[in-house]
Amino acid sequence: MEEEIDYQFEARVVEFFCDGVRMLGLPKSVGEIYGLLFISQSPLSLDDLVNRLGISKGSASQGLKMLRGLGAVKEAEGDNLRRSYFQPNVELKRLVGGFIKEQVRPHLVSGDEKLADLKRIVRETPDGEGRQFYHERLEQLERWSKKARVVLPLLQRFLGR
Amino acid sequence: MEEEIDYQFEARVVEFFCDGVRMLGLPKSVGEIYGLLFISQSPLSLDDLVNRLGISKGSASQGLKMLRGLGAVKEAEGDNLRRSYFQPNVELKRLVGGFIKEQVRPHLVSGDEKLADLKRIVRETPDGEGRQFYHERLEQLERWSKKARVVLPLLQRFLGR
DNA sequence: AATATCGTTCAATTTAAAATGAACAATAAC
DNA sequence: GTTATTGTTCATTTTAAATTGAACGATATT
Repeated sequence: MEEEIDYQFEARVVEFFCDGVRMLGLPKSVGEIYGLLFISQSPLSLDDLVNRLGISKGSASQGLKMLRGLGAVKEAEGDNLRRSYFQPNVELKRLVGGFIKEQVRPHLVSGDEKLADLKRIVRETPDGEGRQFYHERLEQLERWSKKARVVLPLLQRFLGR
Repeated sequence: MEEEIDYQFEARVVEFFCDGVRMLGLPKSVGEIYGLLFISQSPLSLDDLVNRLGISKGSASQGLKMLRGLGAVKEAEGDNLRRSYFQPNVELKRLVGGFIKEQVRPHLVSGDEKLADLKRIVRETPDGEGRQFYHERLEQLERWSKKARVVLPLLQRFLGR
């Protein structure tokens, strides 16, 4: 009976994290996994996740992989020595830092590269027509990109306290 | 020939914005529309968007609707009086503000509501077992939420200069 | 060395999201 | 009042992304 309540509560928390990660554009399963780890009193193995969330081994494996990449999860000790057990990292600084590093920065970098290409195209284009206009718009984009590069470290710094 | 180059350039810019909005979890068509408006020297009508992007009227209509909702687009004058014409808003402050207001805040609000539900469940749960642990974890979540509520206005303020 | 356990990978499937386009309402033009 | 034009809506289709699960390699156990 007490367990019954526990499971319901657990399910609600898992759902909560589902919604959370969807907002960040991450797969639902990643939210489920992190959510369950977050609300578990002891570390869980891949098999635990499969059983308690009812997801496939593949999903659990890939989800854990992503969470490890984000630094959102850390290994821990568990009863079965053959298995790996996991715990959540709960410091916002670390979570946001990982997300920025893995999900945001790469996009910014490839964006900057594409922007450089566009600038080159305009530079090599003959004068007149829209050349000046295009130039100005690309400068606008550069200003955005610059702001982003400045604001992200500030954000991380702010969250680290 | 000059036009040829223009179209290629335009297409690259449109693609650039596609990638950009995908990162934000918005539909590709929204990026295409905003991108084309961004790189057009004169305001465009829904029909222009349909023709030059090769998307359906439905997509263009819905995309414009979303962009208007985000405050990323404004109406403008055009030759045809029957039609509505659109221009992009290019102030980062406005764009980010709109995004936060329309896409981020609603999620935070519903998240806070769910969090309040979870707190209530724990409060009404009998002592012992994991009650204390659950309580701590939910407090962690509240701290995150609080941080988010503080950081968003700071972000907007920072971008507004 | 044979067998069992654990975790990963990836082709196939399923699911969720976005795009389409026909029907429709609203307005303008004739 | 009839016909054209413009834009929206929404049921259907398409596309992209996530999930599955069988096959596999790696490692431990007997």
